[in-house]
Amino acid sequence: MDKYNHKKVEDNWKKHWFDNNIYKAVDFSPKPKKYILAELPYPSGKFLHLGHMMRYTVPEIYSRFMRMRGYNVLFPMGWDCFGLPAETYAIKNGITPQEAVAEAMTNFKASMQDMGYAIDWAREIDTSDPKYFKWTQWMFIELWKKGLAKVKVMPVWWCKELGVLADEEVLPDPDGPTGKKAERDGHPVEKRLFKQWVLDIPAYADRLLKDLDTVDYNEAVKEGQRNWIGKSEGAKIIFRVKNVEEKEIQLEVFTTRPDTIFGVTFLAISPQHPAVELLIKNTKNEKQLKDYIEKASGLSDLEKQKKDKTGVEIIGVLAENPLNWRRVPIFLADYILADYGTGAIMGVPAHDGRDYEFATKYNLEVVEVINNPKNNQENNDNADSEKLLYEGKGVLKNSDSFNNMGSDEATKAILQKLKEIGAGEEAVTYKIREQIFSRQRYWGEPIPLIYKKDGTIENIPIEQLPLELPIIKDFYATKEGESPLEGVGEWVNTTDSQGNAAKRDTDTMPTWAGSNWYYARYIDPKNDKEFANMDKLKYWMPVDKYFGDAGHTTAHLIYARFWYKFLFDLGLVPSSEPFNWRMSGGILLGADNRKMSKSRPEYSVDPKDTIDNYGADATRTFLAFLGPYSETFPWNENGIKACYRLMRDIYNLRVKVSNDIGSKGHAIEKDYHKTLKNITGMLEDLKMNTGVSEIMKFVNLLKKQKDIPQDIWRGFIAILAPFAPFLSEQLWQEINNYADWIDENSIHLQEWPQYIEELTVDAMVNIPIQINGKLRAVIAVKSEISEAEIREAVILEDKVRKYITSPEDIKNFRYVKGKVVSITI
RNA sequence: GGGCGAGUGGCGGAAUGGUAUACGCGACGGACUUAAAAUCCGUUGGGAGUUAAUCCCGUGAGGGUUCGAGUCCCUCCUCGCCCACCA
Repeated sequence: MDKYNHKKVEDNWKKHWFDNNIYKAVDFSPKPKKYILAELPYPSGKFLHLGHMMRYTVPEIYSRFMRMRGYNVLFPMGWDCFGLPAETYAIKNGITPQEAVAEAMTNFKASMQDMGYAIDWAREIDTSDPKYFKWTQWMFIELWKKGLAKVKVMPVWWCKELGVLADEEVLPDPDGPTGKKAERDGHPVEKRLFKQWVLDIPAYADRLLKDLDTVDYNEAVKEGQRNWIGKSEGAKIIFRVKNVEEKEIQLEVFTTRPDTIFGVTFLAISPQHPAVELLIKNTKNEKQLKDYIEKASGLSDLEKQKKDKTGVEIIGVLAENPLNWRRVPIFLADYILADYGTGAIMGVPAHDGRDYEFATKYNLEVVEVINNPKNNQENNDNADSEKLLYEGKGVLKNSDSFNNMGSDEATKAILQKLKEIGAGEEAVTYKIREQIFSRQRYWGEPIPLIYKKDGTIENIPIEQLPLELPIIKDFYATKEGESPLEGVGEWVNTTDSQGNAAKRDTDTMPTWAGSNWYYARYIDPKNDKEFANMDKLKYWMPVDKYFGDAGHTTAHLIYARFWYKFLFDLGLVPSSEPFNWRMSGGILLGADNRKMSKSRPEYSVDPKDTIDNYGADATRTFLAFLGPYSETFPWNENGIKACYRLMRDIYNLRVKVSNDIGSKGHAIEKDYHKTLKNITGMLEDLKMNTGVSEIMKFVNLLKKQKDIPQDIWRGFIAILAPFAPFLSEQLWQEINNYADWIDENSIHLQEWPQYIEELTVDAMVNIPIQINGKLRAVIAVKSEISEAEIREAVILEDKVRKYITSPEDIKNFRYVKGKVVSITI
């Protein structure tokens, strides 16, 4: 008998599968469609590590299962090539980004084929391919035309040596001069203002929030998105100010608690607030204020967080509370965010923790306007600081005509009053920000706009797309913070639509530009007339199951939804949501118990090693067996050895398969149908880990048999197929004695076997007997037994008689059919 | 500080409110071997009891609902992830 040789088994079949593309998805097939999507990797680094493979294996097993169940399955794969990871990798290795991604794509694809992934490679995409990013650029132009892509001056990370840096290139550096350093070479990094393209995602905030109700994401993902969008309802309230030159200035604040307006004892505004310049002019401490603004602009967000709140009073101006005309001081304060709400707040120290902290520091008055229920019962003669702060709702006091109202009632009444006097109204604000959409970098989609002599902007004509990157040797970020493209004169200098000299925009798009819509391109990847044909989109979209990184729950998933909604508004896609269902995958930890990562290759397992040593089937089965998809697991080589033994044992079972087709009455007939039923349910529920254990159990049973009926063996091979595609193909071809390869004969194009329901239930069942909640006996009875019959049987049971001397002892007898007998005595 | 999730053997984990610890790893004992590895067989939550029958305890802690709770509810503790001066 020949021994299981995983190499021999696995080298044989993948050539046939991929040369003939047996896993192809058929447009407009009459079968029901199933679009199963796993996030595309970005090809940087030498290999996809086992952590990636864990992310893909469960979706892939599911895709095979659905194919065998008669669905027309689309399970595509592609490469998110543009962006920083590839550029960094190229710099480190002294090659160009183009070379870096080409090398990585080749390796990654080979790796996935080695794993046997059932991917329709005819639909492979590469976001850095001009044929692809032509459409990314085209969509950007549409966004720009609709005013959703616009130029803004924004603070970005900047370093004297390296120029503009992305968030992920910047590390904390508590001892350094700026508190931040570049990941590369450790140069100090600070924030500088630069012109940036931004996407107006907040314009879609409300729809992004509401439409969460129409999709099937798990609650954690939805909550993550809701928090990210961060809708707050409250009011905008206008405070009047006269500056030292007696000009009237209005300061608008945002608050979620209009009911506390009588407790305002100061106003605080962001140092970046647009009215600041006017406000501080000719004030007594103008110089001090200007110094403060200068200092605050240099702070990183992290530093702002750690530091105590600071502020400087604008001496000489006061703000007037519109309801009680009380005049309060105005502070510049760095704890006020310029780009949230109105960039200004009303300070209510009695009822807001941050305001309280600030007021304490600067000796500002604390006026209580909401009764603190905790203080009610006590005589608060020793009014210590803790008791002064109360952030909950309650009954108003010290609030003129609004006294004794509850917070909710008072909010309504106060808003009504503010509206009457024209000093405020309801307002909604969101945490979600405009997203910076440009990078002063080489390796990205060029922004397809040009600047005319007169300073206006126009897009390059659609027929001239794609606008490709010039091939240059020196693609490093520049020290001045300009894009490396700035120096490529022959590329930058162009002509506008009237034939006048003009300059190209030299920014490129961020890493995540291409991944906003890639799932739509898989549907029609070769189309050069449009990004995807509407009829095909109608057939395939939306995505039925979307698997990806837990870290993408907010950013990527929101951006993609925004982008798709925009396409929907243009009438170019058939639905307003791209993904019907989403599950986030867990993490595989390396030998150092930290996440496997490209940046730490020494702790990341190359699947090539496990495929060489144990085979792709064992590797796949191991990854599926680890546990639930969304959990985190440590790498353990013994686990994969166990899966190798499983494959070997299955292979060795071949010799027991009898020539008899029929399994009727065979000892394992019922076990087979039960196993099949269990695994079918588990695969539907994506519980691949228990699916593998069902296979293990059944194999343990088969090993004990003298012979295995051929129909059960055939069914078992089909059950095995999604998990171990190579071995199952081998066994299937063998049992059928196929001489030559024919696509239709592949196990992977066979139907999923049917179980017979009657054979999954046993004639006899073991029923546990609980007496007063404690398990006292187990009896075997006919599964169809009646309550009266089982009562009789239970009373006769010796172990029960130990506790019950006569039937009268039984106060309550309960039989839950097929489950349990529960007796109360 | 906010949000979400999770706490079950030595370890990864299993369990529509119904026999807790399936399946796998590890460990221990045995077989084979000159020996080791590999392989095979057996044992494996804790305690009492004779290695038996049997009994007690046991799913982070404490309460509750229920005939019955790992599972549902309340309070608390711990850990993980995400967000974080968001007014």
